[in-house]
Amino acid sequence: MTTDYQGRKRDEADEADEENVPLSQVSKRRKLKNEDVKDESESDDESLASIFKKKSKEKLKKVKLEEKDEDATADGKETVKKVTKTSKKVKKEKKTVKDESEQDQNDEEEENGEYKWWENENEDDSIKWTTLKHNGVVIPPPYEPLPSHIKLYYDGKPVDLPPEAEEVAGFYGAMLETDHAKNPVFQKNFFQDFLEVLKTAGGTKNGITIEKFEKCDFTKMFDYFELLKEEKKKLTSQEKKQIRLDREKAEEKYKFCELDGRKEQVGNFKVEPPGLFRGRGAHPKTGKLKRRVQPEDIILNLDKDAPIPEAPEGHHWGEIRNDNSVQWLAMWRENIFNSVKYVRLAANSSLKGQSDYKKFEKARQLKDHIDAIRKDYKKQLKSEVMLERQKAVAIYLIDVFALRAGGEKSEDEADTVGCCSLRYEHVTLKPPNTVVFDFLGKDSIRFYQEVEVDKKVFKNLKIFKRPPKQPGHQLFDRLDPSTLNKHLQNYMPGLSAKVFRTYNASKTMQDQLDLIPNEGSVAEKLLRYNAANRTVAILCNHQRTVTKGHAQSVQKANDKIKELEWQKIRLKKALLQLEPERLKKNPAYFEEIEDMTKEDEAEIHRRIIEREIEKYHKKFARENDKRKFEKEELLPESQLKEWLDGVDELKKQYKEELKTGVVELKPTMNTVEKIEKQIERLDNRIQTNSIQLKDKEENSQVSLGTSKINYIDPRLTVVFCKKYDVPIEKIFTKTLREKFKWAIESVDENWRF
DNA sequence: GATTCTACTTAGCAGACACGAA
DNA sequence: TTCGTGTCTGCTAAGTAGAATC
Repeated sequence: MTTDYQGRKRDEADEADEENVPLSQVSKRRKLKNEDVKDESESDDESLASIFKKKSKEKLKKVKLEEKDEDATADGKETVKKVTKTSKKVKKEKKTVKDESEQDQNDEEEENGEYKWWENENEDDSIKWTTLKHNGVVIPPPYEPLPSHIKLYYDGKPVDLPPEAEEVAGFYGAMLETDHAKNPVFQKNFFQDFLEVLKTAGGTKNGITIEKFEKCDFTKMFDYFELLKEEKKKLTSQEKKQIRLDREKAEEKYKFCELDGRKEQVGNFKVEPPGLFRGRGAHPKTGKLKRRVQPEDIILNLDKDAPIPEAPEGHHWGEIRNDNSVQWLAMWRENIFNSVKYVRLAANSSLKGQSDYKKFEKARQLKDHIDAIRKDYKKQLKSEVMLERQKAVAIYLIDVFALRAGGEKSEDEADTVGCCSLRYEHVTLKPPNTVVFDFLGKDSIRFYQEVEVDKKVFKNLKIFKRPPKQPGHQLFDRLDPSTLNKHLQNYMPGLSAKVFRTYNASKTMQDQLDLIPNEGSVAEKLLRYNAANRTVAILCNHQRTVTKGHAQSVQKANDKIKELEWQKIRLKKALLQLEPERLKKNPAYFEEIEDMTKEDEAEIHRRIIEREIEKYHKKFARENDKRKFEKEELLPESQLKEWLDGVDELKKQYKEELKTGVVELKPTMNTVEKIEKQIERLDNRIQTNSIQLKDKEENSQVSLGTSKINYIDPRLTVVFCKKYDVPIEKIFTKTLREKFKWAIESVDENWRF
């Protein structure tokens, strides 16, 4: 019976099975246990709840009810609506006017041009702003039809498409050479939507009926888009700069908004242009048409006294809202999932900064509870109630392997899972206690790990997999993120599964940074910082696709280092030629001369010669291209020959050197001092290149950015830089320095996570 | 209590950009 | 100045979480 393992009966059966106890006894015992657990959690709840209530009271003391609830003025075109939903009403009741002292401080900061929100406590975030003014959003330009000779071909014949359909065909044509366009699901979804658009637009204009995708030829369109790209590349830097300046000028007014009287940056002020949906992994809807968003689809959110931005000519906004309980400036609904897209503030804004700060503080708060939580889940691994065991195992997996919560997903999304949605086939058990996790997580990134787990966890997983369960069945059949999070709230207000990821990431980073000795060059310290960062990224399973030319570029970097070493050895040989007695004085210094074999040396010679030949061929071609363009006399072939003869000379010299071991340096390299200085320079270059190569190899599949941006408390990095004398610019880019300004300006070197 | 909706964070990809070597 | 390469940023997909609704 399937319900056997989903219903209450199964708990008892499991228990009886596991511990050889008669069912009736188990029932009684569990009842007793349940009551015990209930008592405990209730008392916990009460104490935590009272603390939380007290805190909330303090937080809300500033809140002042807004009495006015006027309708915003409708200006003819705009449909201005009141926020009518109950939730919004409740939120509206909390609308505040910030207290005067805070306002004064804002005024002062405004004069300095800076608002340091982290210098004053503001724990209440139910009200996001008092005033909000902005200029709306940037709507993508209307479609411009292709030149008349660029067409889709069907069964070898050019097709006259109406512009609406041509635009959709063009979306596909532009990405003809991408992996997406080669995906059959993508093709099917695209083609279906394309035919529908074509039908609505009245069909082709030259009587051709399009029925089969296979008969469509998009290459002319593809070539045209490639040509446009090429032309864009060919523009002079001055022209490119001008285009950029024009664009920036046009976007300037949308880039900033006025939030509580302060100028703050808006994030994604551009409405997403139409295109084909690029779902990740095996997404059933990939390739579907993302339709053009019209101003009528867009809801703007501003304060009720703010001027309403003008809608594009002939259009009007869908709605104007005045909801100060949310951060968004504009929103619309997309057509593929009917989900909402928002225009929000930029990462460097005060609101985002405060959310970020709170996130890390919450994770830090977990420090005070983690021991109790761990103790509890270890205990509950033996619970007699199946749900409790599932909770315990889930928290264990989330805590130890940094799994995500794993919410339920619908049929029309990619089949990816997290902890609560793990299925039978995602976990393989190898006695005595090894578990192989193999599943696709967020963004269809594979999570593959073969690990040893706690013996009780192993035993429980075995129970969770017991027949009649089979592939396709949920491992945690009684658990979902909501139940799990409710349980976690008992330990700490606001605790949810995702806080564990932040906590463990930052804790790991702190521990790793503590291991770094404060010595060596900045490059070495950076390498160690990156290694610590990489530990966190691996913990969080942050991956990236290896770039196309990676293997080749590693080879090249290795060759480069080998060549530098050869140069150094050559200089050392020359040194001995000038002063042979140095060998006796300092034999260790010259030891490495013996490390390079004749074969290695010959290989390096070959590479250098090859490169030189190529260089002169290129130089000759480039020079003549230029002369041709300027209508000057071309260089004669003899010039190329002359250059290549020089290379030939070098080749002979190397050959001789290899034979005799006698080095012939440039005439300028004629003193011991000069040679020694050059050796030192080479040593530095070799060291730098080696460090960079090591970093490059180790980072090829791991994405460090995601954990740096979202999981590692930025204050850890700030402290590291201060303590180890590493410029913060080496770790945080300009954008990150702006995002983490609160961290950079608020900690000293004694701060700990 | 289950489901849906809303609002937010987290994530990898790809094109733009910057920078060093030749 | 050009070219190649690596880094940065913008974009938007894909999650989480909690409130609202059924």
